[in-house]
Amino acid sequence: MKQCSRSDVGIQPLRERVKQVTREAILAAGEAVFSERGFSGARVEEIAERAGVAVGTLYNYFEDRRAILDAVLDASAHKLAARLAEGRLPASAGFARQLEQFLDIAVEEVERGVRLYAVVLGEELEGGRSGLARKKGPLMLRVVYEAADRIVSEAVRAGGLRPEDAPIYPALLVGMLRGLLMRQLCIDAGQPLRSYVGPLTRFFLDGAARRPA
Amino acid sequence: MKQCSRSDVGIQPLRERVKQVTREAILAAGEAVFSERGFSGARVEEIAERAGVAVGTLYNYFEDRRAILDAVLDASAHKLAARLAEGRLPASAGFARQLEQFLDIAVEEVERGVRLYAVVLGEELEGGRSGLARKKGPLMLRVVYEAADRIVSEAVRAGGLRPEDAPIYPALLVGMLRGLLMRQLCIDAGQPLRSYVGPLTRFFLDGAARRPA
Amino acid sequence: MKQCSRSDVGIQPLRERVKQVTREAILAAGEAVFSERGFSGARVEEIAERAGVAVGTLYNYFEDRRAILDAVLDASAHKLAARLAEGRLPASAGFARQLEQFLDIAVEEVERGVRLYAVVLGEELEGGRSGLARKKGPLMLRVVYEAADRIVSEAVRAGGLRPEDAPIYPALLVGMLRGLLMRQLCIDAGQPLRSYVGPLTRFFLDGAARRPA
Amino acid sequence: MKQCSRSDVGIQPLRERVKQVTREAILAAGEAVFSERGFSGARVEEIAERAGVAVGTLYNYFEDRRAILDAVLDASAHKLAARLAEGRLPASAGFARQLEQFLDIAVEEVERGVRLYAVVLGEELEGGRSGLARKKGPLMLRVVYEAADRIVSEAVRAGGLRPEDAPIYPALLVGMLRGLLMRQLCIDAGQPLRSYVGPLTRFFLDGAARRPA
DNA sequence: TATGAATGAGTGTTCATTCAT
DNA sequence: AATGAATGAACACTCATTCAT
Repeated sequence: MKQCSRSDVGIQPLRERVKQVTREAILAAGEAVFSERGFSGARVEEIAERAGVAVGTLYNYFEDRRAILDAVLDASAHKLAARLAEGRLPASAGFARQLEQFLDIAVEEVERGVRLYAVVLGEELEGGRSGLARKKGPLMLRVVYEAADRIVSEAVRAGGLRPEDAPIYPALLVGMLRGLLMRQLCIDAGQPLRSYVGPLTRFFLDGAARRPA
Repeated sequence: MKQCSRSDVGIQPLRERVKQVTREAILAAGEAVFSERGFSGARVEEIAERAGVAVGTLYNYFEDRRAILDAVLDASAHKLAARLAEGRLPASAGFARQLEQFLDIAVEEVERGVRLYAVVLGEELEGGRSGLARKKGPLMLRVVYEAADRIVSEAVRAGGLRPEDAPIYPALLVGMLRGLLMRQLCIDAGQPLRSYVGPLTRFFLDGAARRPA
Repeated sequence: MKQCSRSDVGIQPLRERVKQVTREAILAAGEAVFSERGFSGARVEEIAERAGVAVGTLYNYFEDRRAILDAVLDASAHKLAARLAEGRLPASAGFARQLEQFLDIAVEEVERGVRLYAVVLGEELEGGRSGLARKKGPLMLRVVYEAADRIVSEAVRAGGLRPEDAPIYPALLVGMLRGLLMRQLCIDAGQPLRSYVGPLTRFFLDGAARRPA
Repeated sequence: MKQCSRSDVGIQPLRERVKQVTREAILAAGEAVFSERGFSGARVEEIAERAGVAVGTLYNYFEDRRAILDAVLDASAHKLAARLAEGRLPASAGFARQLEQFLDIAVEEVERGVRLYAVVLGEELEGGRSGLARKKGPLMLRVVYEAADRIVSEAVRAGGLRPEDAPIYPALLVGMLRGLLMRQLCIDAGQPLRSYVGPLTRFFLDGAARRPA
């Protein structure tokens, strides 16, 4: 039925590539709209519009609106994981530098995508009427936790950190980051988050107590 | 605020009290429903049902659904403020004890009302389609921040804390709390939050670094 | 809260009566629209329009579109049952007269409501994607069958009809009616159905009547 | 209808045959799906799937979804007509045997294809929003009517049947068949339809037969 | 000619808000 | 002031049809 000439290898992949592009356009539009409006405020029509496709097309790629959010979160989490993995410094760099690097990346990612992050943590925690997607929100969180855990564990093993509270260090780190973010958003939008990376590292290592010289 | 002429004592106040009771019933129902369903999932009909009034009655007390949420958050924030104020220890008790007390209360409040808290931070951050109530969410946050700030500032002045990072201490404290909460909810529901108050205090004061004996 | 004066007995019933009227308006509109368009062609908007209510109102009275059809069919079946019951002649009138009477009523009812009848038998038989309402269609049918069965059984007992085929007499009667109806609708819309009542009775009797040896 | 020049014999006919096969696959799939789902429930995608072609292909063979139904009904009617014609017994066999034969075939056909039959009578009668195909449904009916009419007319002319009611005999016959079918489907799924052919013939004959004084 | 992704009008249903009683 | 039925705008989702490849 079809000529299986050389061009064939180029033909099918073309459709596939087009589909891939479309899918990505939808995801990008979805990320934007969910970020701006939250889940319940995001109308499929707007997502379609921004993606440059018809509403029906969305449903050729995703089961329903929720599935788009899931996919968006999935993609974000994977991107974040990759970012953290590739930026990781070797233990030989020292824990402080590793931590700073981690915080730098995390801050950067968190600034991009706060809203989406809020959607995840807010709407997901809600549970909503539908218990759906109670897995995707955490994925992103888990990614950060695990990255934090890796460098923390290493440092604990190397003897640089007190081991007693080690299990909660990742939670504390991520929590502090989020605390700073919330502060910036709700209380005082003073300086950029990244300017706090230094103090945060110092605080993490040494605490707040003034020590006698 | 109200004229309390003698003849009113028994009459007007009765009506007032009835109204007050109704209002509180609505707020209680609202808190419950918003907590369970999130903002967008909360149907006025359910709020009315739980409050034991007709839907129309809600609108005699509040402008719209949003206003109920605002009032609920307001009330929660005020309750929290009162709780923190009355539980506050004098500086003479020492910073560590003050901090522990603060964390105890905060933990307790946070455990009661996580969902509502999530609604605040999630849905509120969203902004939603209507930019409404972008002020109420933070109120609760600000209450905690200010309480934290009071004891922290005191300690800084007293020389117990390093002053360089003082402005972010409240954010870090609240953030860490939330970090532990998220950890419990999404990662590992191990022990009750309150068991972390001790480690948290220690961490805050001394950091994570193992110090040479 | 309310004065329980005499007027009270008139007040609550008023609302009830209004609701009843509304409900009936919806049913009437539903019957009309389902008859004209069939189930799948019936848009709720049109039903609402014809009933003189808003779309939302339909949903205050019925679960969904299907439930309206169910209620319509139910009402029709009950009306038909009542009609057949009240028109029933005593055995003393003789089987032929009883049968004629039955056919007269059945023909009349069938002419009113053919389309609805078609909806029932057509759409219901389909089974459709949703197995819903597989009970309502038959109800109407059963009503006719049972009415036919009553007079037939009586006549069998009285010795006027051959008993061998008695179990299928109701089905044959109803089937023949429908056959005539279909003929009129699809083949030849000649004379009114009622003109066939006489021939039909004769046909049935001479076929089923036990003949003297 | 087709040019069959020698050179075409091997070439054009091939294409033609392929097209024919495809067309028949679509019709078969259409019959199945329409039978199972009814007209409105039948999705073109499913028809295409079952036919083993792409949706677009359907539209190369048929104007639209409706046209597929029309063609399916047409084919069914023609098949039925052929079946009835080839099974027809000569008058010399006697009317009773002719009638039984007719009923046997009709029963068999009706059992195969009840659902489709229901679609025809139900959905078609509806008229639907679009007055389309108000002709196809009856075709099938007319086929049966005409077959019945042929043997009945013959018998009337031969003096075996009372002529007064002759015009409605076909309708009564077909109606009774359908009555039994409905009984089996909705009331009591007792015995197979074919077991009623005998009683039905007897009933018809003893009713319609002119009896010797 | 076959394909199957894109299209977008159409529709059932929800639910915050209103208002007559 | 309380009620709760009526309202109707809004919206997710479907699916017959089209058309570029």
